[in-house]
Amino acid sequence: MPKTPRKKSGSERRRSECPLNASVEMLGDRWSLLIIRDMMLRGFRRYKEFLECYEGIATNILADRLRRLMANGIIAAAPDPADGRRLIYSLTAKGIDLAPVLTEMVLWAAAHEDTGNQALVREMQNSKVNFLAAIRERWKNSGSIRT
Amino acid sequence: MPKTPRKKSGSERRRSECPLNASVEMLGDRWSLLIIRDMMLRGFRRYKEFLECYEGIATNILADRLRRLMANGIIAAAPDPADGRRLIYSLTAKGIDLAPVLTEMVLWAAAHEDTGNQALVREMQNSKVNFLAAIRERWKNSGSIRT
DNA sequence: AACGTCACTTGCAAAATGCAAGTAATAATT
DNA sequence: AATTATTACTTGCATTTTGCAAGTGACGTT
Repeated sequence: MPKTPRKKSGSERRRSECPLNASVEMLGDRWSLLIIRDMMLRGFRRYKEFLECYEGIATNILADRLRRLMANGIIAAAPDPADGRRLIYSLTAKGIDLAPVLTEMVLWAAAHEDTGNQALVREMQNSKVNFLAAIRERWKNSGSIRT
Repeated sequence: MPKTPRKKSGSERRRSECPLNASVEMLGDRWSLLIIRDMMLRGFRRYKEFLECYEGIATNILADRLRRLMANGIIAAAPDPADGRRLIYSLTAKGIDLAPVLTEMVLWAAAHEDTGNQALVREMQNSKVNFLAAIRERWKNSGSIRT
Protein backbone atom coordinates (compact mmCIF):
# COMPACT_ATOMS: atom_id res chain seq x y z
CA MET A 1 0.00 0.00 0.00
CA PRO A 2 1.19 3.53 -0.70
CA LYS A 3 2.84 5.37 2.18
CA THR A 4 0.61 8.42 1.92
CA PRO A 5 -2.20 9.04 -0.52
CA ARG A 6 -0.76 11.73 -2.76
CA LYS A 7 -3.94 13.71 -3.07
CA LYS A 8 -7.37 13.55 -1.61
CA SER A 9 -9.50 12.64 -4.57
CA GLY A 10 -12.32 15.06 -5.20
CA SER A 11 -11.24 18.11 -3.22
CA GLU A 12 -8.64 19.94 -5.26
CA ARG A 13 -6.80 22.36 -3.01
CA ARG A 14 -4.46 25.12 -4.05
CA ARG A 15 -0.81 24.88 -3.19
CA SER A 16 -0.88 28.49 -2.02
CA GLU A 17 -3.04 31.59 -1.91
CA CYS A 18 -0.85 33.42 -4.43
CA PRO A 19 -2.87 34.60 -7.42
CA LEU A 20 -0.08 33.67 -9.79
CA ASN A 21 -0.18 30.16 -8.41
CA ALA A 22 -3.92 30.05 -9.02
CA SER A 23 -3.33 30.98 -12.65
CA VAL A 24 -0.57 28.44 -13.01
CA GLU A 25 -2.71 25.69 -11.56
CA MET A 26 -5.47 26.45 -14.03
CA LEU A 27 -3.38 27.22 -17.10
CA GLY A 28 0.10 25.86 -16.47
CA ASP A 29 0.34 23.01 -18.94
CA ARG A 30 1.25 22.58 -22.58
CA TRP A 31 -2.27 22.76 -24.04
CA SER A 32 -4.82 24.83 -22.14
CA LEU A 33 -3.65 28.20 -23.42
CA LEU A 34 -3.46 26.94 -26.97
CA ILE A 35 -7.08 25.82 -26.80
CA ILE A 36 -8.03 29.24 -25.48
CA ARG A 37 -5.99 30.88 -28.25
CA ASP A 38 -7.91 28.97 -30.89
CA MET A 39 -11.24 29.90 -29.38
CA MET A 40 -10.29 33.53 -28.96
CA LEU A 41 -8.35 34.21 -32.12
CA ARG A 42 -9.57 31.64 -34.59
CA GLY A 43 -13.14 31.25 -33.44
CA PHE A 44 -12.95 27.49 -32.92
CA ARG A 45 -15.97 26.09 -31.16
CA ARG A 46 -16.11 22.35 -31.74
CA TYR A 47 -14.16 19.34 -30.54
CA LYS A 48 -13.17 18.30 -34.00
CA GLU A 49 -11.80 21.71 -34.89
CA PHE A 50 -9.49 21.66 -31.89
CA LEU A 51 -8.45 18.16 -32.71
CA GLU A 52 -7.61 18.79 -36.34
CA CYS A 53 -6.09 22.21 -36.40
CA TYR A 54 -3.78 22.00 -33.47
CA GLU A 55 -0.14 21.54 -32.79
CA GLY A 56 -1.43 17.95 -32.66
CA ILE A 57 -3.29 17.39 -29.43
CA ALA A 58 -4.34 13.85 -28.64
CA THR A 59 -8.04 13.22 -28.29
CA ASN A 60 -7.90 12.06 -24.68
CA ILE A 61 -5.83 15.07 -23.67
CA LEU A 62 -8.23 17.39 -25.46
CA ALA A 63 -11.19 15.85 -23.65
CA ASP A 64 -9.38 16.23 -20.36
CA ARG A 65 -8.41 19.85 -20.97
CA LEU A 66 -11.89 20.85 -22.07
CA ARG A 67 -13.20 19.23 -18.91
CA ARG A 68 -10.75 21.13 -16.73
CA LEU A 69 -11.35 24.44 -18.47
CA MET A 70 -15.07 23.95 -17.91
CA ALA A 71 -14.52 22.99 -14.27
CA ASN A 72 -12.57 26.23 -13.86
CA GLY A 73 -15.29 28.28 -15.53
CA ILE A 74 -13.06 29.39 -18.38
CA ILE A 75 -15.12 27.81 -21.12
CA ALA A 76 -18.67 26.53 -21.34
CA ALA A 77 -20.36 23.96 -23.53
CA ALA A 78 -23.86 23.84 -24.94
CA PRO A 79 -25.41 21.29 -27.27
CA ASP A 80 -25.74 22.38 -30.87
CA PRO A 81 -29.50 22.77 -31.46
CA ALA A 82 -28.95 21.87 -35.11
CA ASP A 83 -27.07 18.63 -34.45
CA GLY A 84 -27.52 16.63 -31.28
CA ARG A 85 -24.09 15.06 -31.50
CA ARG A 86 -22.29 18.32 -31.35
CA LEU A 87 -21.29 20.41 -28.42
CA ILE A 88 -20.47 24.04 -28.97
CA TYR A 89 -17.75 25.35 -26.76
CA SER A 90 -17.42 29.01 -25.99
CA LEU A 91 -15.31 31.24 -23.79
CA THR A 92 -16.95 32.59 -20.68
CA ALA A 93 -16.33 36.15 -19.49
CA LYS A 94 -13.56 34.72 -17.33
CA GLY A 95 -12.11 33.08 -20.40
CA ILE A 96 -12.21 36.16 -22.58
CA ASP A 97 -10.51 38.05 -19.76
CA LEU A 98 -7.44 35.98 -20.52
CA ALA A 99 -6.89 38.06 -23.64
CA PRO A 100 -4.32 40.33 -21.96
CA VAL A 101 -2.41 37.31 -20.69
CA LEU A 102 -2.29 35.76 -24.16
CA THR A 103 -1.29 39.08 -25.67
CA GLU A 104 1.63 39.57 -23.31
CA MET A 105 2.80 36.01 -23.85
CA VAL A 106 2.68 36.47 -27.61
CA LEU A 107 4.55 39.77 -27.44
CA TRP A 108 7.16 38.34 -25.13
CA ALA A 109 7.86 35.36 -27.36
CA ALA A 110 7.84 37.51 -30.48
CA ALA A 111 10.40 39.84 -28.89
CA HIS A 112 12.78 37.11 -27.76
CA GLU A 113 12.27 34.13 -30.02
CA ASP A 114 12.16 33.49 -33.69
CA THR A 115 8.47 32.93 -34.32
CA GLY A 116 5.90 33.21 -37.06
CA ASN A 117 2.54 34.97 -37.39
CA GLN A 118 4.12 38.40 -37.56
CA ALA A 119 0.83 39.92 -38.75
CA LEU A 120 -0.80 39.12 -35.44
CA VAL A 121 2.22 40.32 -33.52
CA ARG A 122 2.32 43.65 -35.33
CA GLU A 123 -1.38 44.13 -34.72
CA MET A 124 -0.80 43.60 -31.02
CA GLN A 125 2.23 45.87 -30.96
CA ASN A 126 0.50 48.71 -32.78
CA SER A 127 -2.22 48.97 -30.22
CA LYS A 128 -2.83 46.53 -27.45
CA VAL A 129 -5.92 48.44 -26.41
CA ASN A 130 -7.52 48.26 -29.84
CA PHE A 131 -6.60 44.65 -30.22
CA LEU A 132 -8.15 43.69 -26.90
CA ALA A 133 -11.27 45.72 -27.62
CA ALA A 134 -11.67 43.97 -30.97
CA ILE A 135 -11.42 40.54 -29.37
CA ARG A 136 -14.00 41.45 -26.78
CA GLU A 137 -16.31 42.90 -29.41
CA ARG A 138 -16.17 39.78 -31.53
CA TRP A 139 -16.85 37.68 -28.48
CA LYS A 140 -19.92 39.69 -27.51
CA ASN A 141 -21.33 39.28 -31.01
CA SER A 142 -20.98 35.54 -31.16
CA GLY A 143 -23.44 34.05 -28.75
CA SER A 144 -21.06 33.79 -25.86
CA ILE A 145 -22.04 32.40 -22.52
CA ARG A 146 -21.51 34.91 -19.77
CA THR A 147 -21.36 32.71 -16.70
CA MET B 1 11.30 -2.01 -29.87
CA PRO B 2 9.18 1.11 -29.85
CA LYS B 3 7.09 1.81 -32.92
CA THR B 4 8.40 5.32 -33.39
CA PRO B 5 10.91 7.20 -31.29
CA ARG B 6 8.77 9.84 -29.60
CA LYS B 7 11.25 12.64 -29.95
CA LYS B 8 14.64 13.14 -31.47
CA SER B 9 16.92 13.38 -28.46
CA GLY B 10 19.03 16.50 -28.38
CA SER B 11 17.30 18.65 -30.97
CA GLU B 12 14.22 20.13 -29.35
CA ARG B 13 11.88 21.40 -32.04
CA ARG B 14 8.86 23.56 -31.61
CA ARG B 15 5.42 22.13 -32.28
CA SER B 16 4.54 25.23 -34.27
CA GLU B 17 5.74 28.70 -35.20
CA CYS B 18 3.05 30.38 -33.14
CA PRO B 19 4.57 32.77 -30.60
CA LEU B 20 2.06 31.69 -27.97
CA ASN B 21 3.17 28.13 -28.47
CA ALA B 22 6.77 29.21 -27.98
CA SER B 23 5.84 30.81 -24.66
CA VAL B 24 3.88 27.77 -23.60
CA GLU B 25 6.75 25.45 -24.41
CA MET B 26 9.11 27.51 -22.29
CA LEU B 27 6.79 28.39 -19.42
CA GLY B 28 3.85 26.02 -19.57
CA ASP B 29 4.32 23.90 -16.50
CA ARG B 30 3.42 24.12 -12.85
CA TRP B 31 6.69 25.61 -11.58
CA SER B 32 8.63 27.79 -14.00
CA LEU B 33 6.54 30.92 -13.55
CA LEU B 34 6.57 30.54 -9.78
CA ILE B 35 10.35 30.48 -9.79
CA ILE B 36 10.36 33.60 -11.93
CA ARG B 37 7.86 35.23 -9.60
CA ASP B 38 10.10 34.63 -6.61
CA MET B 39 13.11 36.06 -8.41
CA MET B 40 11.20 39.06 -9.70
CA LEU B 41 9.02 39.93 -6.73
CA ARG B 42 10.79 38.47 -3.73
CA GLY B 43 14.37 38.82 -4.85
CA PHE B 44 15.25 35.17 -4.43
CA ARG B 45 18.61 34.28 -5.89
CA ARG B 46 19.73 30.97 -4.40
CA TYR B 47 18.76 27.35 -4.79
CA LYS B 48 17.97 26.94 -1.15
CA GLU B 49 15.66 29.93 -1.07
CA PHE B 50 13.59 28.52 -3.90
CA LEU B 51 13.52 25.17 -2.22
CA GLU B 52 12.42 26.40 1.19
CA CYS B 53 10.00 29.17 0.47
CA TYR B 54 7.97 27.64 -2.26
CA GLU B 55 4.64 26.02 -2.72
CA GLY B 56 6.88 23.01 -2.01
CA ILE B 57 8.95 22.23 -5.06
CA ALA B 58 10.96 19.02 -5.03
CA THR B 59 14.71 19.40 -5.33
CA ASN B 60 15.05 17.41 -8.55
CA ILE B 61 12.26 19.40 -10.18
CA LEU B 62 13.85 22.64 -9.07
CA ALA B 63 17.19 21.59 -10.53
CA ASP B 64 15.48 20.65 -13.78
CA ARG B 65 13.51 23.90 -14.03
CA LEU B 66 16.53 26.06 -13.30
CA ARG B 67 18.37 24.16 -16.02
CA ARG B 68 15.58 24.72 -18.53
CA LEU B 69 15.16 28.37 -17.66
CA MET B 70 18.89 28.81 -18.20
CA ALA B 71 18.77 26.91 -21.47
CA ASN B 72 16.01 29.27 -22.60
CA GLY B 73 17.99 32.33 -21.57
CA ILE B 74 15.44 33.43 -18.99
CA ILE B 75 17.74 33.18 -16.02
CA ALA B 76 21.51 33.04 -15.58
CA ALA B 77 23.75 31.68 -12.86
CA ALA B 78 27.08 32.88 -11.54
CA PRO B 79 29.17 31.56 -8.65
CA ASP B 80 29.00 33.59 -5.47
CA PRO B 81 32.46 35.18 -5.04
CA ALA B 82 32.00 35.15 -1.26
CA ASP B 83 31.10 31.45 -1.01
CA GLY B 84 32.30 28.94 -3.54
CA ARG B 85 29.44 26.54 -2.83
CA ARG B 86 26.82 28.98 -3.84
CA LEU B 87 25.43 29.86 -7.19
CA ILE B 88 23.60 33.13 -7.60
CA TYR B 89 20.70 33.00 -10.01
CA SER B 90 19.40 36.12 -11.66
CA LEU B 91 16.88 37.08 -14.29
CA THR B 92 18.20 38.02 -17.68
CA ALA B 93 16.66 40.87 -19.69
CA LYS B 94 14.48 38.26 -21.35
CA GLY B 95 13.43 37.06 -17.91
CA ILE B 96 12.57 40.50 -16.58
CA ASP B 97 10.53 41.08 -19.73
CA LEU B 98 8.13 38.50 -18.38
CA ALA B 99 6.91 41.04 -15.83
CA PRO B 100 3.87 42.03 -17.94
CA VAL B 101 2.93 38.37 -18.38
CA LEU B 102 3.12 37.73 -14.64
CA THR B 103 1.18 40.91 -13.94
CA GLU B 104 -1.68 39.99 -16.25
CA MET B 105 -1.84 36.49 -14.82
CA VAL B 106 -1.98 37.86 -11.28
CA LEU B 107 -4.67 40.37 -12.19
CA TRP B 108 -6.72 37.74 -13.97
CA ALA B 109 -6.64 35.32 -11.07
CA ALA B 110 -7.31 38.08 -8.56
CA ALA B 111 -10.35 39.16 -10.58
CA HIS B 112 -11.84 35.71 -10.93
CA GLU B 113 -10.62 33.61 -8.03
CA ASP B 114 -10.45 33.94 -4.32
CA THR B 115 -6.78 34.59 -3.72
CA GLY B 116 -4.48 36.22 -1.20
CA ASN B 117 -1.76 38.87 -1.44
CA GLN B 118 -4.24 41.66 -2.05
CA ALA B 119 -1.56 44.27 -1.39
CA LEU B 120 0.35 43.18 -4.47
CA VAL B 121 -2.82 43.01 -6.51
CA ARG B 122 -3.88 46.50 -5.56
CA GLU B 123 -0.44 47.82 -6.39
CA MET B 124 -0.74 46.28 -9.83
CA GLN B 125 -4.28 47.53 -10.34
CA ASN B 126 -3.46 51.09 -9.32
CA SER B 127 -0.84 51.47 -11.96
CA LYS B 128 0.51 48.71 -14.09
CA VAL B 129 2.98 51.10 -15.67
CA ASN B 130 4.43 52.21 -12.36
CA PHE B 131 4.54 48.69 -11.07
CA LEU B 132 6.41 47.42 -14.11
CA ALA B 133 8.81 50.35 -14.02
CA ALA B 134 9.55 49.65 -10.35
CA ILE B 135 10.33 46.01 -11.06
CA ARG B 136 12.65 46.94 -13.88
CA GLU B 137 14.37 49.57 -11.76
CA ARG B 138 15.02 47.13 -8.93
CA TRP B 139 16.36 44.63 -11.41
CA LYS B 140 18.80 47.13 -12.92
CA ASN B 141 20.11 48.02 -9.48
CA SER B 142 20.81 44.49 -8.39
CA GLY B 143 23.69 43.20 -10.42
CA SER B 144 21.61 41.59 -13.09
CA ILE B 145 23.05 39.72 -15.99
CA ARG B 146 21.99 41.20 -19.28
CA THR B 147 22.61 38.35 -21.69
C1' DA C 1 -31.36 -0.42 -42.20
C1' DA C 2 -26.65 0.65 -43.32
C1' DC C 3 -23.14 3.70 -42.97
C1' DG C 4 -20.69 7.88 -41.60
C1' DT C 5 -19.78 11.46 -38.06
C1' DC C 6 -19.12 13.38 -33.58
C1' DA C 7 -17.45 13.56 -29.09
C1' DC C 8 -15.62 11.17 -26.61
C1' DT C 9 -13.42 6.51 -23.61
C1' DT C 10 -10.21 2.72 -22.93
C1' DG C 11 -5.79 0.29 -22.96
C1' DC C 12 -1.28 0.50 -22.69
C1' DA C 13 3.53 2.35 -23.27
C1' DA C 14 6.49 6.23 -22.39
C1' DA C 15 7.64 10.36 -20.04
C1' DA C 16 7.29 13.58 -16.27
C1' DT C 17 6.71 14.30 -11.38
C1' DG C 18 7.57 13.71 -6.53
C1' DC C 19 9.60 11.93 -2.36
C1' DA C 20 13.56 10.14 0.08
C1' DA C 21 18.08 9.29 0.26
C1' DG C 22 22.46 9.98 -1.37
C1' DT C 23 26.92 12.85 -2.87
C1' DA C 24 30.77 15.98 -4.00
C1' DA C 25 32.55 20.43 -3.05
C1' DT C 26 33.21 23.98 0.02
C1' DA C 27 32.93 26.28 4.59
C1' DA C 28 32.85 26.51 9.55
C1' DT C 29 34.08 24.57 13.94
C1' DT C 30 36.87 22.13 17.12
C1' DA D 1 44.03 18.74 10.82
C1' DA D 2 39.91 16.41 11.43
C1' DT D 3 35.03 16.63 12.06
C1' DT D 4 30.79 18.50 11.07
C1' DA D 5 27.55 21.45 8.43
C1' DT D 6 25.87 23.52 4.31
C1' DT D 7 24.98 24.01 -0.62
C1' DA D 8 23.56 22.51 -4.89
C1' DC D 9 22.69 19.20 -6.66
C1' DT D 10 21.97 13.55 -8.46
C1' DT D 11 19.97 8.91 -8.07
C1' DG D 12 16.42 5.45 -7.25
C1' DC D 13 12.03 4.29 -7.34
C1' DA D 14 6.92 4.79 -7.09
C1' DT D 15 3.11 7.44 -8.82
C1' DT D 16 0.94 10.38 -12.16
C1' DT D 17 0.43 12.39 -16.55
C1' DT D 18 0.85 12.24 -21.44
C1' DG D 19 0.32 10.29 -25.94
C1' DC D 20 -0.93 7.09 -29.56
C1' DA D 21 -4.12 3.73 -31.34
C1' DA D 22 -8.17 1.62 -31.20
C1' DG D 23 -12.65 1.41 -29.68
C1' DT D 24 -17.78 3.07 -28.47
C1' DG D 25 -22.39 4.86 -28.31
C1' DA D 26 -25.47 8.52 -29.70
C1' DC D 27 -26.98 10.85 -33.54
C1' DG D 28 -27.50 12.05 -38.74
C1' DT D 29 -27.79 11.02 -43.51
C1' DT D 30 -29.16 8.15 -47.34
